[in-house]
Amino acid sequence: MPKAIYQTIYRDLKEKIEQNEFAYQELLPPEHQLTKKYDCSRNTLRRAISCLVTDGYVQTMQGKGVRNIYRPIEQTSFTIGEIESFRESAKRNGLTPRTRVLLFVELAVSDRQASYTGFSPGTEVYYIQRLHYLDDLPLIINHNYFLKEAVPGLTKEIAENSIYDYLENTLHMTIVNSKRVMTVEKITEIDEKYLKLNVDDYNCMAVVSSQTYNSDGIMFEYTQSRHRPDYFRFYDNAVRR
Amino acid sequence: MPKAIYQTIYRDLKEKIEQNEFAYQELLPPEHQLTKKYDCSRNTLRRAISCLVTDGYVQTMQGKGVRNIYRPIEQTSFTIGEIESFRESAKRNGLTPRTRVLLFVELAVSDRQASYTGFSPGTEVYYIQRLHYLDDLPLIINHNYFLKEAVPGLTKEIAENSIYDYLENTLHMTIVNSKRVMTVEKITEIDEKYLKLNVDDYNCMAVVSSQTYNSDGIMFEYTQSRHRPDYFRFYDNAVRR
DNA sequence: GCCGATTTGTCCGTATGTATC
DNA sequence: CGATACATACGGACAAATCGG
Repeated sequence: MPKAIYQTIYRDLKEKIEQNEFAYQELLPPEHQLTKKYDCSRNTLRRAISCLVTDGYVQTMQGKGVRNIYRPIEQTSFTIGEIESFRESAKRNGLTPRTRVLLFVELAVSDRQASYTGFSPGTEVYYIQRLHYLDDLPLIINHNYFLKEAVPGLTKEIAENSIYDYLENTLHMTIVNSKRVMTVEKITEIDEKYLKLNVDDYNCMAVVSSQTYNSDGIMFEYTQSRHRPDYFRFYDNAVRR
Repeated sequence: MPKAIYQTIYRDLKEKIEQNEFAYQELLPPEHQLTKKYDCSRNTLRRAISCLVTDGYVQTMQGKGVRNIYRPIEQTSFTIGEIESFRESAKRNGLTPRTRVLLFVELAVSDRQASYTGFSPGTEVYYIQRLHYLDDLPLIINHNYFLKEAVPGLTKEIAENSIYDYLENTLHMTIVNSKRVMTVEKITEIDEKYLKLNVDDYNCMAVVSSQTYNSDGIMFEYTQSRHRPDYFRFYDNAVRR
């Protein structure tokens, strides 16, 4: 898949850093050495480095060099600051995912739903409620709204497996970006029931609302993810510009 | 401050988008037109556009154009996915910030503190507890650990105002990036006392832990921010690469 | 379906500026 | 001061995707 040269270099360097080929705080070889090694132009190499900066893996310092500031994240994390489906996250952490579909309906977006989903009122969508388990522990309840026009042929069976797998491999849709808002909200009766939460223990939970766009610039999904608070971790790296 | 051409273009386009010079879903003028308008090379313009993509303002589509996908965010938000000090966020939202220093001490990092701060045991730091108000409402308790070596001369008086203002304008330090983890945790007695929270209402809160690096690639700050759950909102835009 | 025009994506080489050592 | 290293910018070439005729 990584056709572009800069992406190949980016992945190679990323892997090397993850496998501790450079110590924490150590400088990477200077640009001119790496351009020789990868037999590419300076621009191309710099583009790869720039991706690593965005990931929080390295820090560039004018006149000094490129410093490795990567630290492995804890094992327990399964929700991180990238676009990744539930199954992908699970797999990456060596855990067994399971998905139960609680509700699968088709509906037209109401005025109230329009106000928080970002879809126009009347838009035809699939509305799906799903419960995600990790190693048989119910962790997340997802409320998905998929634009019917952009995601035709969605079924309950697909929803039980990976919707993203269907989108990318069957419909050949490309997911481009996702705007997310994280908040903390009171748990509802539904949360309590399905996530087996005890109000005396935790009475609120982490909620991630996201609007996702495909390569046509169309928002095809609105999702509200409600996470068990004791298992929720969200990673992020912010870069000052 | 925006000396670089690409940054000037980036800010100009960003402002135009925020002020609705382009409708949601509308295409921006093609590259060759914009390079003429800004009298710059194609690469420079593309760099500016790329920043807007990272911000989630636009979406580029090969063969089609650059689509505006910007939507204004709600007023209530004061915590977003950028590096921004408390006072900066407050100002941006037209609110009055106030800071109360609860504790200001110098200490050597213990083994236990080392495990979550990322500082080595024995490192000399300032440990500061601060309570942040917005329009006289206590919203956030911060536990700051500043590397003494990198932030010399910190005082309680500075902590009562803006530490970041001191870092940038007096010490001339440049903040580069910040790795953050968001979690949901039980509220403690300290939280309850200072944020005037009622356990029957909310018994947990949003916690943002961050490690911040300066332009020397040195982690000079670890901070745990504990947010009143009902006022916490965290924005993020993820881009698939 | 083909073809050409348009538009963005990738890559290169080079020049100059700026910060560090 | 010179050498080294990253930052910015330009211009050109070709590839890939899209769209209209």
